Amino acid sequence: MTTLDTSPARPRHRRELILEAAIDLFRERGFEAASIDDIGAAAGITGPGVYRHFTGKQAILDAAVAWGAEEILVNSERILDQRHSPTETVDLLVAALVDAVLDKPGLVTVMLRERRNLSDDGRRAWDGAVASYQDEWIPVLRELRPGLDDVDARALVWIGLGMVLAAAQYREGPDRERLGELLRTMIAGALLAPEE
Amino acid sequence: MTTLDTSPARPRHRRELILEAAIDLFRERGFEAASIDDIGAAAGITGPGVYRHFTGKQAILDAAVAWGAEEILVNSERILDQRHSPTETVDLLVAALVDAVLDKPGLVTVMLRERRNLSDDGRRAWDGAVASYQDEWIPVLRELRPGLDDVDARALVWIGLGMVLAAAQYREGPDRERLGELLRTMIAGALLAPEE
DNA sequence: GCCGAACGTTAGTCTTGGTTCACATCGGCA
DNA sequence: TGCCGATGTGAACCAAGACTAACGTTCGGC
Repeated sequence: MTTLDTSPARPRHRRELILEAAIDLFRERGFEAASIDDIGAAAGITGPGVYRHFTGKQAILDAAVAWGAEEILVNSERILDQRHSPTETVDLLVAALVDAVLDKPGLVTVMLRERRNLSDDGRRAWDGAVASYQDEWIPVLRELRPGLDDVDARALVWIGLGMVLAAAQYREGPDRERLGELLRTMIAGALLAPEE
Repeated sequence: MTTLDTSPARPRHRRELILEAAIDLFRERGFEAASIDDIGAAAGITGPGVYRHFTGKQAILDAAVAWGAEEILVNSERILDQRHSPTETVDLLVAALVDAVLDKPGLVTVMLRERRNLSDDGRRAWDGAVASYQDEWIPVLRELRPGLDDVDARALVWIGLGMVLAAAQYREGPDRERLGELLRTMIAGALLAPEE
């Protein structure tokens, strides 16, 4: 306890600590209701200390969202590179998305809920990332559902993300495992359901 | 222009004007970013004038959400009373929900996005309304999908509401008509998709 | 026509919270 | 050891905005 102190007064990764603390607080209370003092305290320092690592509260959100967007985009590109059949690709993309929510529900919640609080640059970047993500889905969806055009397909993807957000926010429900199953079948069902 | 003035200095329904203005602003900017002065201005009066009609900003949100919850619950109860077959019931409930989003996207957005900003009483009431709504769906869903338990069914309904929220927030996409079609098939597909 | 209540307005009040500042302190490195 | 930049801290600054107070004005009913 004394010699093997694993939490020194000044950990070297304070920036990451702040980021994680902020994501949790943003998720719990929303961006505006999470104060810099709270964030600092949750990361083991006082409020003003946060400014040694980020230029402002908004910058924390920008960083969090940029990080999350990067993760999801990279992941889905990796899947697309493997060139499976369309149905397999859908399953893999859906599974990746669901894994992301179950793994990092806070980050996913913040990404999908706090767009309005991003800086102008951050918002542009986020919008671009969403558009890229939709772009990846478009050919897959349109192959399986010839009745869709690009605009339709984009809407489908967006609404799929809405399901993901809802799942990330649903705390008291089924356990992680079960929620994952349900969510996978729901998203696939929603994206592939034929119009009557 | 002078004798047939249709917009008198003091309309009799100021309260409704405020409510509608607030819903729009809450949707556009979020609850905290919409100031009382903005809301008043959008309703044709100054900020403090709002306090003649509501006890505070939170009370406006409470009223809006309570109103929306009432609408949706009453509507779905009416459908259930008609005692159709389960599949027909699902179609009708889904259609009612989609109509609600297309008709009042602002209200739906606010209801589903601003729970955290409700008063304690308002939040309790809202949670109760959501629970009631889920209750209405449970027997229908479980009849069509015997593999589900109550907890699962509740999660399904919640995630369905997430789709609705996403659609309400999606501004640039397909036109109203088309979005409605897509949304109906997506929700039905998500709720009824069999687990593999 | 008159009166009281309802409705609005302008000018504060007061709290909250993001940000800055001036001052330690820690830790690696010559 | 002694120095310097990176980190933190407490105190203060400042703007925003919810709400209140004091003071007209309008309107419906008598």
